[in-house]
Amino acid sequence: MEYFPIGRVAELTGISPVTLRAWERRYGLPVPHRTASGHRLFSMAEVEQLRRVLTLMESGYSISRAVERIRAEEEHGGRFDEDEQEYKWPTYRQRLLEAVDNFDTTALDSAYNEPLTLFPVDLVIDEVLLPVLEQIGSEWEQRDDGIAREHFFSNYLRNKIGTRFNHEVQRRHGPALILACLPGESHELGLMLAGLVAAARGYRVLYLGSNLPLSKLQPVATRTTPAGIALSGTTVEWDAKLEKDLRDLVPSVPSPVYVGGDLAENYPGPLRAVGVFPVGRDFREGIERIIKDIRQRRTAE
Amino acid sequence: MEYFPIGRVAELTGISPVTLRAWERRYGLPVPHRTASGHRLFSMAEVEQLRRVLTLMESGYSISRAVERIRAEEEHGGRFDEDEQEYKWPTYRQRLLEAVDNFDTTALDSAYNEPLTLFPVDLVIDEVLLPVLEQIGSEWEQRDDGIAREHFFSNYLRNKIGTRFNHEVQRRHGPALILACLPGESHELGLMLAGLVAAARGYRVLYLGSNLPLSKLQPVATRTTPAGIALSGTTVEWDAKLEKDLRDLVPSVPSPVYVGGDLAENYPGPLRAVGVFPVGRDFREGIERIIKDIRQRRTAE
DNA sequence: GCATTCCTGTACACTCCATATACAATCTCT
DNA sequence: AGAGATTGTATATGGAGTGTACAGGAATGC
Repeated sequence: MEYFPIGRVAELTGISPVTLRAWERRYGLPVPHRTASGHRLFSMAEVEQLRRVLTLMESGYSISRAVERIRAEEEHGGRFDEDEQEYKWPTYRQRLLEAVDNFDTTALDSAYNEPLTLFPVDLVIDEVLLPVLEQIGSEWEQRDDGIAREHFFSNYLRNKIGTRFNHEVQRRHGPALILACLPGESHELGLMLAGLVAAARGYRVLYLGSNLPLSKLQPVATRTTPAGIALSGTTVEWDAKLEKDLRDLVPSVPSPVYVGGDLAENYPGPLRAVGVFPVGRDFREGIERIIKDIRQRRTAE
Repeated sequence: MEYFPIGRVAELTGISPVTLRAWERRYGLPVPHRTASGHRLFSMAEVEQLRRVLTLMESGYSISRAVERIRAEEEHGGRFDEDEQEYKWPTYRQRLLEAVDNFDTTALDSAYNEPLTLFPVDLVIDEVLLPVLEQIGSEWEQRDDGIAREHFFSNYLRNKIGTRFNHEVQRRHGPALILACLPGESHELGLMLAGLVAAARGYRVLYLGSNLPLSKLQPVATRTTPAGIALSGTTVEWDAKLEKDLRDLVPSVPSPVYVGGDLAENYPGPLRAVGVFPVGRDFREGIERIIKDIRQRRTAE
């Protein structure tokens, strides 16, 4: 079992040692072991716990309330031991896959809900939903029902995520963010997830989905003057048409244009050349980078 | 359960903390919980209530009136004067359209929610949502932001309907019904609404959405042996490819194939010729006909 | 051995929130 | 039009929440 001194934990979490001590004193949140001489030794689990606090705080919780919430989760039997966790994820994935194989919505529903009652959404998305989606996506041409499986699952997920979307509180103020798929892109899930994160961070998300010609973004952007325009492309390829469309788009809108997904991963150079910011493949990383960039522009002004 | 401190509520609603406190003092409208130290903690329901106040105020009510009104609504179960109703539908439609024009999700949300708190979904769908959708759809080429408007609204609606979809209990038993768009069709809303009705009638809905090649339906149908396969087409045109695809599909699956939407309205003859049942343009009428037909087949067996 | 890291405890700064009262602008009603 | 109610906001004062700084001392590690 690994232990970390307070300074290392500070590095790992970005929380200063002083603050960590204050938290322990005031909220007793992580009460780490001590050496015989009194130095704190944090376990990995405690670091995870701190990370969880951070994500809660990102989504608007104050520390005290975040601590309360974590306490409640522990109470509710929700928190996890490290080793149990590792063992469970494949099981969840397996059950999801089976449900999809049988096109069984009921089974799908319970396989989806169970991990969510135990773990926070972010974790479930990363450990269960995305891997399954990826696997199903990768098998789509090897099986005769591949495409149907993929449609079935992604429509299901889309509804589920849409529900969360509605639940995410709408803000009247706060910067707007336009989200849309690149033309020809039909995989919306990453984009929706990114939207979810952005909404949780206080952005007014303006979700336009797929099949919107890029030229049509201009009127929307001039009317709403968003803080950014985020486009997603995973199956689309870089070609002359796309290049021209983007090159036309950038100067016509008053906001920076970001592109995420495989396209951003594979063609960062050409994207930059037309004035677009590539932000990587992963939706979470992508949206983080966008938020950071927007924040920088803000302060730069 | 989630709670928000007063500052956050101010952000969420656009009402200043001072005013919020004044309202509580003067009208006792939201009387939020308090922490041990006396800080207010607003529940989500209270935030909703505040939003309702805002929408009332937007339509001319003063606060005191708005509060009275909300009190009255709570009193007798949110009922309305019957005669006001007729007059209200255009107003709701108008407000929805305005919200879409401004790409204002918050306004959209209140314009969407308000009629739903007063009238049953079916009515709201028929009187408000579909007319607005139709109007936006019909204007898509006359305005430069037409397509964007349409995307914005239909993605919003899709999430909302998706939520209801999830809510509709999934049944393990009961006949299955496969729903999908015809190839090239990207308008899913009618199909989703049809799915909603079918689910409410006890069908196990297997929703596959758009962009599924018809040939890929065969493996799904043989695995699940649904009571019917319902396809939707509103913008697609009848052509040789579609004719061939359908002609191939019908004998390959163990279930009757139905087609709804404009395509069914405009080409009932050719559809019948390839063994498909056209069920009309309107989603509600369509799903009724499908259910009726399935029932007849059942009893015929 | 000496720089670094960590310990405890107290204090401070800055923000957010609470109550209470006052005030000015607007509405309402006679 | 003018009295009175309505309503958003301003001010004053104090407490709560939270990050950080500082002092004096001990442990750690090369």
